[in-house]
Amino acid sequence: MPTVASPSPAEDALETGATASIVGYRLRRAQLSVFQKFHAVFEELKLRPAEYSVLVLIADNPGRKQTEIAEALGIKRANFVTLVHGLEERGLVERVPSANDRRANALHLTRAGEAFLAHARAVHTAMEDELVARLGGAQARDRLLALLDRLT
Amino acid sequence: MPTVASPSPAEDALETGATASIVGYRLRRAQLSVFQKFHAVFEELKLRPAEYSVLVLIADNPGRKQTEIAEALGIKRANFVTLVHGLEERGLVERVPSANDRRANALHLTRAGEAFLAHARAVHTAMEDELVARLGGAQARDRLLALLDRLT
DNA sequence: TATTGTTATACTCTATAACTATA
DNA sequence: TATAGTTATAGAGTATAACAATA
Repeated sequence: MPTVASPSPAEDALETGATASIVGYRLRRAQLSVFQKFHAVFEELKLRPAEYSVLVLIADNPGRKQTEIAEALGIKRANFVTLVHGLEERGLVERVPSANDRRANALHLTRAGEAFLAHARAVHTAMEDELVARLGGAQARDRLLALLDRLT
Repeated sequence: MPTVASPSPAEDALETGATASIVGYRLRRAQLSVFQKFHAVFEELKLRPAEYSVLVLIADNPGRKQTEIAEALGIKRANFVTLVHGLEERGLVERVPSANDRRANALHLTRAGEAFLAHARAVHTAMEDELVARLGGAQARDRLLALLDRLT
């Protein structure tokens, strides 16, 4: 008697035990899964994860310069230029030349940007609620975030 | 009296509370951090995360065809070609034409590949042990993996 | 007809160097 | 000299389409 029971066809599965126990590997798979969900949900809004985080950070820190926002999100300032440019072209973000430092651009949301973000935040909250439910509740979410913190 | 105490210079930090509570965002930062560590540790072995997982999977499932290994790791078979080709050129992997299906290549590690992987596994175990210690022990690691499973 | 490995190709994300205008 | 924003560019990683050989 080889195993307890294997009723289904089952083909012949691969031995994946060694990879399955790797923290980095499992972390990557979970992150890809969550981001795929994000892309599916935000397809209608044409908004990528990085763009959403930029809008949120500008809304919560109006008037900061590009370098500050970029650095806080781990985005190189060279790559941040294109990202902000796209948001500006869509009328969501304004680059206002700074009064005291004429090298810097102060970032603000436009009226349209604030309305758009309000909608995006609602969509995101619904997605996040679903994730938290899958995790088993708010406490489970907090335990996950605490564990992730130790890896960062 | 504005706040309880803020002795250090502190510049003026950004408000990041909204992004900090996003599961996907924290997941991505943690994954990037772990992968950066991987790259640093495996620089001397010239081995990327995907290549390491391929070697492990071939070692644990010798004789399987490319498509099977690629699919198990979520790698498109078109992209898998280049990856395996690199490992073959380094003398770590063999592509043996399958006896029963002449379309397929059966994958095996070479002698050199097995020796190399033994070393890589040791290096990886050391890295993993350090991660587990940071998490707070094996139980904490298992709790993390269980939570990540629910997101995948 | 379907599958295996392959090539070609394109798109995103990320990283570095170098320029300008200001400080 | 150093910093802010910018441009150009190159390298990964990933995605699809199409082909030849074989099933």
